Amino acid sequence: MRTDTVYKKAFNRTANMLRDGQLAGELPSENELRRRMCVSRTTVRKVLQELIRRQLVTEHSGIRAAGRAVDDNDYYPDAETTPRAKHVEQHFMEWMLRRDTRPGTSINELELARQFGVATNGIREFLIRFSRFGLIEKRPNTGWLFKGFTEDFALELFEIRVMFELRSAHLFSRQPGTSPLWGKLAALKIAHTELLKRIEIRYHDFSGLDNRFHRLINEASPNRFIDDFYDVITFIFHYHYQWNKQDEKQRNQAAILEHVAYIDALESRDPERIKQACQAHLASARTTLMRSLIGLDQ
Amino acid sequence: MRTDTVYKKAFNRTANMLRDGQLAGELPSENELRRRMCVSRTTVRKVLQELIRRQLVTEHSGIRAAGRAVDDNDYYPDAETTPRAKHVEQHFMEWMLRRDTRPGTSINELELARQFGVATNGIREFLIRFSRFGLIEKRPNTGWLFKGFTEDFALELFEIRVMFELRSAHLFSRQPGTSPLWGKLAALKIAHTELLKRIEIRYHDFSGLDNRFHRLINEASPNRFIDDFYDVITFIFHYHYQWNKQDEKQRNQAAILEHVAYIDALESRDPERIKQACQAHLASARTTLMRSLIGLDQ
DNA sequence: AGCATGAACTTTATCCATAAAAAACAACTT
DNA sequence: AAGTTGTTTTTTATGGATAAAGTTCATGCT
Repeated sequence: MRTDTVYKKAFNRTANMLRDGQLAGELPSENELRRRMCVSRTTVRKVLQELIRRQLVTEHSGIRAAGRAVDDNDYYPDAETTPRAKHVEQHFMEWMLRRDTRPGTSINELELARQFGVATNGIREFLIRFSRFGLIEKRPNTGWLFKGFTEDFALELFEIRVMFELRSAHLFSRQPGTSPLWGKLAALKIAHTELLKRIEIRYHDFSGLDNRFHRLINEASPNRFIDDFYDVITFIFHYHYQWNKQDEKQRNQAAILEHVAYIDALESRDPERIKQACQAHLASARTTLMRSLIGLDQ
Repeated sequence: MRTDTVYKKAFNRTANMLRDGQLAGELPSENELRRRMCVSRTTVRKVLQELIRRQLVTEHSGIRAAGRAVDDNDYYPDAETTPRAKHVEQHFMEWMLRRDTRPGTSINELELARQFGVATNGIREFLIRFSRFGLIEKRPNTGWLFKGFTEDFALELFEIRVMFELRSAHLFSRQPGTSPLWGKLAALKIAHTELLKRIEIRYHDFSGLDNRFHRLINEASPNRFIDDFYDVITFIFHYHYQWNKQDEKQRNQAAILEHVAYIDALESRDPERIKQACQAHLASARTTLMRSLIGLDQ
């Protein structure tokens, strides 16, 4: 049966809004709520119905208003708000990066399905989606081959990344001075220096900033294939570093400094300087990844 | 139910071998046949059983040999030898390129399933696989958006293609003279000039040659992401030109000449000359595609 | 006319079932 | 011991069913 994670997530969000007082007085119309939560009206109605049943919302002659205070255990647990497909993703990435899954291992849809507690269909869809990451390969009628999260993989990934990033940085720097992206870049630079001040405790925030920065660079000259490739990178890094936290603070601190130098270079519009800064940053990112790969490898 | 296309294709192939006299005398063992046909022994046995039933093969005391002559209508029809997934692909590509499918159209899994006569599952798997081509986009819980086979698409595709090809051509030219790829390149050049002589009738053969040529260039410095991207190109071109045959002979003739110039440039190892030849060729490929796109667009 | 709610309908996400194909096991032959 | 064939088990490809979520239609209220 389809999971009701959309409903549960919407419910939790609405409960949050009630608690924050964002929904004081008469509640907005179903359509208005629908728009705010990005779900269908059907789901909004289901949420409202349950809120009323639990007296979190009252309804008198068609007028709805906040009811009793929201309690911590009114919320659905987080696990129930993620769709199956996402669970499969998480399980699989853990299976791949955490366990001793060696290059050359063959992947068995049925076995994974049993292990993750989902239907084979879900596994298969995930694997198809995942195959564009270049880590697995399908052999028809037979199964999938895990090619390994290896040094080769990292090298090939970074070769493309450098190519794309140099191209995008170059095009970024040649935008007219009137482009709004310059403003965004300046803002990002400030965010970087702010984070640097609080690095001791906030170093986790870097990955969000990293993402915003590299996506901003691409924004000046959009290309869907480059964007897609950046999705690959984001995905890989997300999971890889989630389970690989050595030196995180130090790594991020260094990366912030590199970003700042890179931003300065962009603002200078000097092609050679941009190239240097960009390459320096990516080279260090690559070294970091490679080092942690070797740790993974024994 | 799963289709038995693997069996039927294997059957047809075996029938062909019988007809060609490749299986004269005592038939090879099941294992040997298995290896030659790249299917499992289970399938081989099924084929043999049917061949015997139809007396195309005789069996006396465990010895199998060719039986009566193979007739044209011993073969299974071609349509029955392609798996469902492939049918879906063909139908979808036709739907996309042939019909007046406009950018922004939303794609309905259920409707396509009905239209193509398959289960929704198959459609969904195809769409997931196809999504890496950058022509469709998934919106969760809602459906897929067709972004259109547009001019933008072609431009973005070619921007990447040029980047990759320049990189690969450059690295190819810097291989040691002892690399076996130089020999392959020379052979390909001959194949090109041969084809040119027979261009009047054999111009269809160009696409195979084109593929071999560009894949050879990539072989000198393998990168899975570049290979994958070349798969995208191959796929797109395959279907696009399958339905768009204006000027095919002329186009291919021009492309052969460009290839030869490109090969000469590679053999000269002169970076600047390589760059020129490569760019010239890709520019003309792009123009061709763009022109046919405009035809498609009204 | 435009927006709100109610109800009906359609589509997606998900599970389950099963024949075809592959793989593993067993027994036999040379 | 290595290669055959026969048999059994496992896995993949594909169809089908259904609750959840999205969308459309109908009705009523300013």
